[in-house]
Amino acid sequence: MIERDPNKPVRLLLADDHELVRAGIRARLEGVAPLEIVGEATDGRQALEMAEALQPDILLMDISMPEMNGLQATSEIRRRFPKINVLILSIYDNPEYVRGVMQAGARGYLLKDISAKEMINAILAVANGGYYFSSRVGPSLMENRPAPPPSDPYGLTEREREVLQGVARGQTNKEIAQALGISVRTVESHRLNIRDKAGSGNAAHLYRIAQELRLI
Amino acid sequence: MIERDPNKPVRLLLADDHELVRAGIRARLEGVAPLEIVGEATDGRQALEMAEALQPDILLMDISMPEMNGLQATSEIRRRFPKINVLILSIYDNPEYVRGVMQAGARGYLLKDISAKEMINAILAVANGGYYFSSRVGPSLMENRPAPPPSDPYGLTEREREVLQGVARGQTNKEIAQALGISVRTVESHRLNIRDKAGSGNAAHLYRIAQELRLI
DNA sequence: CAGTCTCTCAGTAGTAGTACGGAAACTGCG
DNA sequence: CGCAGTTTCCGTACTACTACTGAGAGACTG
Repeated sequence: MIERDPNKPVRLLLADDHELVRAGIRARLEGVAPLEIVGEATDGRQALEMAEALQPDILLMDISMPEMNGLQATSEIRRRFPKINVLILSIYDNPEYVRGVMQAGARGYLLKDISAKEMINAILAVANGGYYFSSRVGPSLMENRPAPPPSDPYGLTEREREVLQGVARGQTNKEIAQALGISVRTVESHRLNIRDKAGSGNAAHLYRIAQELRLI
Repeated sequence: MIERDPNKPVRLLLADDHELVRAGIRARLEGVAPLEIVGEATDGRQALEMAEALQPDILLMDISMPEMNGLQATSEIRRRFPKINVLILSIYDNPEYVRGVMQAGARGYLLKDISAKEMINAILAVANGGYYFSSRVGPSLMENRPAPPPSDPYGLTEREREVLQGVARGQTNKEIAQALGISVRTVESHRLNIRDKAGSGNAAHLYRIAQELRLI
């Protein structure tokens, strides 16, 4: 269990690019429960920066945001600040979204049409170490996931996939370059492009993507 | 959303074959929150009968019970009385159990070592239409595989596994060091030791090993 | 045929990890 | 108690990768 001091309020960071939504959340939460909204971010990158600076207990975040989307931001947060629990707030209930953010490490998924009471409940639930899902998204978690769509959600090019495959096999850039008959610099370029497209690009993440794309 | 009258307490039916456990739950819940324990069942069949007679909001149920186990009871409840939400209370956190009861239609899964606060939180969360999972069972939901044995053919030590886990998550040595509260040099040492034990040690290989050992 | 995309390559600078080396503190065991 | 293993830490030298920039060749497109 994650332990928290029950006397201290839950420190909450909001991340949503719509001021109206943030205002709505503030209105619902302020003064109602042992919650403190310590900051508000308007895009993914800012959410990351503010999370680092403020170290909130919970990051209540939208998925679709400029600069860096909620999915990428969630991965990054979980990697760099595992103590911060991410609670996703979205208008979409389709299973791909839900599974995506949950695999990225989110601790819950709320739909924006929920009541104030449910929102508070969810935040407290997650702050106390649990996982929370709104009613309509629950079934997404239980779905059989045979779904092997050989789709490419990242829009990688042919060459980029070849490079990614090499990385996932554990080859160094030099080895990949030799295998493909190109220079190391070119491999580096491809790799950086992959990173731009896929969000973050450490070897572990790339390996996971390669698995997703069934390159390995 | 499932709407409830917020003024009325949540009507709760307990089902567990151990009197001690039921007593513990009563002690934790009574008078503490807007909850009313309307009945107690000691096996699965009785749980079903009492659910029909009492029509509780929530059925808080153990998995292993005589007569009819919690899994069967859950399916039956969901089929016959869809309004009754089943919240599983178990000592087991293995993914098969979790997936099993969730596919049977449960709305949440609690481990028995949780705090009173978390239990109340979970009950309210489910009563308000959400899904709730204790911290340790959350990851089970995201899992895919049937779960082979988590053997360790490499003879890694505890600490080495922790480091490996960090690497597989994509953390840098510095981040791992901070997370574990040790110096970067120590992480490097562990990493080199892992590579000695595991054969070769590029990131892709380490990631694969981490998957084998179910550290990820 | 101008614009965009992909693939190719390079410079420069900084960061991260590898590959040796050594060593001190602690645990548990025979 | 001494020995083995684990965990911790450091120095030094080297290699690999990242981050940013710019740029030329070929293909495809409106």
